[in-house]
Amino acid sequence: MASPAGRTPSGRPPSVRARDARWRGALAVLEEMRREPGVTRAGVAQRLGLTTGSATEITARLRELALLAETPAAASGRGRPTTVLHPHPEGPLVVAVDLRQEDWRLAVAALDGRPHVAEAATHGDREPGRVAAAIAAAVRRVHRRHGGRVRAVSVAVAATVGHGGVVQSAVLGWDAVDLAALLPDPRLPLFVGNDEALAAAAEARYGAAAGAGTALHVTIEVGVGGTLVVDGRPVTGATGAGGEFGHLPFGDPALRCPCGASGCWDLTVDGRAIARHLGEPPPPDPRSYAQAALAAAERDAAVRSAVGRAASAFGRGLAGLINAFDPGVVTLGGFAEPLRTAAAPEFGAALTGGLMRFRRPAPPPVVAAVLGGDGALHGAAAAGLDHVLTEEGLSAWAAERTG
Amino acid sequence: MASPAGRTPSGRPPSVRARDARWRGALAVLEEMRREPGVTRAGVAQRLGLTTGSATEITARLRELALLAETPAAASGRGRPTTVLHPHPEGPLVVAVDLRQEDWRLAVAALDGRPHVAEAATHGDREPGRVAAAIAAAVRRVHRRHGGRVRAVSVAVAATVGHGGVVQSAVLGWDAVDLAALLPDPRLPLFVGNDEALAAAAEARYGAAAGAGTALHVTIEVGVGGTLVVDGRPVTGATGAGGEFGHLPFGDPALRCPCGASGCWDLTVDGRAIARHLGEPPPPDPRSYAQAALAAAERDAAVRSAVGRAASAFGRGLAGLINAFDPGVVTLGGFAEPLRTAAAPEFGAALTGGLMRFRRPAPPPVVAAVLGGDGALHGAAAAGLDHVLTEEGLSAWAAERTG
DNA sequence: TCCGATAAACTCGTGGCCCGAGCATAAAGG
DNA sequence: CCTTTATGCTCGGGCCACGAGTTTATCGGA
Repeated sequence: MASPAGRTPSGRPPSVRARDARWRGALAVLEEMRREPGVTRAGVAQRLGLTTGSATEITARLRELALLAETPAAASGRGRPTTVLHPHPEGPLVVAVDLRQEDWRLAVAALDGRPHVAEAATHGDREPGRVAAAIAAAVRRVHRRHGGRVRAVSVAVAATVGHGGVVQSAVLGWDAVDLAALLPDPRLPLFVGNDEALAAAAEARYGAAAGAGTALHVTIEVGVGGTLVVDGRPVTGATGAGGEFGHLPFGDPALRCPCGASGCWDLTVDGRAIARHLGEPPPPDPRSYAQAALAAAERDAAVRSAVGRAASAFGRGLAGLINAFDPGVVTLGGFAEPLRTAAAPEFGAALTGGLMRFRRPAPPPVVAAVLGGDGALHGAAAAGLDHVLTEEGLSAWAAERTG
Repeated sequence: MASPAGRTPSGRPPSVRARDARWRGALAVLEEMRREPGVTRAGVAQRLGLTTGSATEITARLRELALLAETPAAASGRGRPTTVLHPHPEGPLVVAVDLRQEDWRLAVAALDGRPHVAEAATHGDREPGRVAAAIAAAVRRVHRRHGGRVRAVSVAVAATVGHGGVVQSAVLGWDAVDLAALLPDPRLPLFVGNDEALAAAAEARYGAAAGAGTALHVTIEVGVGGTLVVDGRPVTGATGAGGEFGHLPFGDPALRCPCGASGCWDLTVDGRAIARHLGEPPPPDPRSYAQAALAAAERDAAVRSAVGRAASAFGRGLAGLINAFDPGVVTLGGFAEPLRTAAAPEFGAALTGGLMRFRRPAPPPVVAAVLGGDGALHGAAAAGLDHVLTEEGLSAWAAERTG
C-alpha cells in the first residue's frame, strides 16, 4: 500500500521462514480488531475458528505486549459476558499526514486505524521547504510525546509520487520534492502515497466499497484521479505513480495537456472543460470554477449545456475504465459525484453507451464516496498500519519492549 | 488467479487459523521448486533461511507425501553433494486447457508448473456443445489415467469470461457457455480465465516480465487484449471479465464497435484499422489480414502508411495505459510486437508523445513476450497450481493419501 | 592413494504455538 | 436458589521448526 518505504530499516534477510508463524494467530486477531473496532473476544474466536483456549492465550500475549486491551462488554444475553478488544493505550501508533493544495493535517492512529487529527495548518505560500519543515516540526512534536510508540509515518499528498517522495504536482506547484525530512528518526519507515489512491483504498476498506474485491475509485478535482483497489490494496504501480487515469487519451488529440501529452481525459471533465465549452479562458482554480458552474447551471442554459458535455465525457471515460477493469463497484469522490448528479441524463447515457453490450444488464453500482475529505487520511493511516501489522512489524515491536 | 473457481468444493469455513501454519515451511519449499525448477535442496534452504535440520525434515515429509522427489545433483565443487528437487512422479497434477479460435490443446502440469501437452485438436465448427464435449472427453481420459492425482482443471479461453464460464466471445462466436461440463468429477475445482490474462500472468512469472512487481501485458489479435499483473496475479476484476483494454475509448467516437460501444481502441490498431485506412472493407480475419499487410508494407507506401497509423494509435493508447498504471515493464504479445517493429518511428513517437512528461526520462521497458503461443497454457497451469499449493490444497492431498 | 578442507546431510533435544478436554465462572431465567 | 447458557481458564499433548553437534561425501594437494 502506498509507495514502498523510502527508508524502511529492512536490512535483514527476507525471512519467509516459519519462525514468523509465531505471529499468525496474533496478527489474525489484531486484523479482526482493526477491521471491526469493538469486536468481542468471543466474536473474534468464532470467526477465526479459534478455541477459547487459544483465544485466551493469544489475547494474554497481546496484552502483555501492549498491543491490545480488553474491557467488559455490555451484557447482551445469557452466558458469561465476554470482553471487547481495543488498541492498547500504550500500543503502537502511526502518524498519518494529508498534504493538500491549501493545507495539511496530521493525525495519529492506533491499531484500530482511526485517525485522530492532532495538528492542522494552512500554508500561505507553498514553498516546499517551508511546508515540509512545518510538517516535520509537527511530526517531531508527536514523536516526542509518544516516543517509540510511533512506528511509521505515512503521507498522503496531492501529487504524483514515487520512490518515497513527490515526483510532480500541478496543484502544489512542486517538482521532485523528497519527503524524507519529515522523519523525526531516520530509522522510521516513511510511506508516501497519492492522496486519491489512499482515499480509494480507504473507500474500499471502510467506505462505500467495503467488501468489494475489486473497486474503482474516481475523483475529479483538477483533472481526474483515482485508483483501482484489489483486495484492499491500491494498484499504485512500479514506482507508486499509478492512478493517473486523467491522462488516458480519451479526449480530442488536438488538445494539449500541461502534463506534456495530448488528448488527456483530464481536459474534458473538470472546470477547464466547462470554461472551454463556454468560450471562456482557462480558470485559475478549476475546482471553484466547476462548483460555481454547477450552481449557475440551474439558471443558465449555456452553462447547463457545458456541464452536460463534461458529464458526458466523464461518463464515457468511466465506461471505458469499467470495460477495462470490471470493478465490482465504482466510488465517486470530489467533484465527480456532484457532476453526475447535476447532469444525470448525459452522464447516464454516456456511461451506458460506453459499456460493452454484455456488461449493460448488470453494470457495477456507481456510488458516492462516503469518507469525503477524510479518505486520504484514513488511507494513509491504513498504509502505515499495514506495515505495523506484519510479522516483521510485530516482532520488532516485541523486541524493543522486551529487549 | 483466473476467475474464482466456478464450483470449487469450498464449503468449509474460511479457516484463517494457525493450524494451517503446519504447511508453511512445506509450501515455501514447493514454491521455490516451482519458481526455479532444478533448485537444490541446499539452495532452497539458504534462500528461505532454513537450517539444514529443517530442510531435512521438510523434504522428508514432502517425499513421504509424494509431493517431491530428490535426485543427486551434478557435483559442483567440494563438500557433500546436495540434491535437486523435482516434482514427485506420483504427485499432484493440474490439467490446463487452452481453447483458441481454431483449436484447443490440453496439457498436464506437475508441481513445477510446466505444462506438457497431452492432446490437441482443431474444431471444424465451433458449436459450443461439440467443442466442450471433445475437450471433456480428453479431460476424462487424463483423469482416468492419473486418477486422484488430478487436482484441478484450468481453462484458458479466447473469450470474455466470468462466473466460471464464457460470457461472450467474438472470435469463437460464443455467448454464455458454461464450462462446468469439462469436469470429470464435480468435486474438482474448475478455473476459467481469459487467455490473454493468463498469458500475461505467465509472462510476469516465467517470461519477459519475470520479477516485475507490476507488469502490463498487451496483445493484439482481433482487437487489443491484455492484463495488468500485480505480484504475479492478473487483475481480472470482479467477475473475471477484466483486461478488455481494447474497449477503452481512445479512438474516434464516430466509429461503432461490435461490442456495442463506440470509439474503442480495438478498432484503431488491428487488421480492421489497416483495411479502413486503405479504403478496403473490413476483413473477415483481421489477424491474417494484418500479417499480410505487414509483409506488403515493405513494398507498398500506402500500406506502409496505413500500418504506421495503426502503430501510432497503438503507441498512443499504450502510453495512456502506462500513465494510468505505471507498470515496471510492458510485454507485447501477438501482433503487437511485429506491428511496433514494422513501424517503429510512428510507434515510438506516439508512445513518447503520449507519456506524461515526468515519465519520459525513465519509461518502462517495452519488450516482446517470450512465451509466445504457450503463454496461456502456462498461465492456466499456474492458476491451477495456485490452488493446489495452498494450505487447504496440500492438507486435502495429504488427507486423501493417508486417510 | 591418502588426508585435510569443505559443504551439506542427519540426529536429537528444546521451545513456541495451538488444540482439545475438562473445569471454573458470570450472567439470565424460572 | 438452581439451572441454563455462554464464555474464560488450565493443562497435557502434538507438531513444526530451531540449534548444536555429528556424520558423510566430494575435492584438491601431497
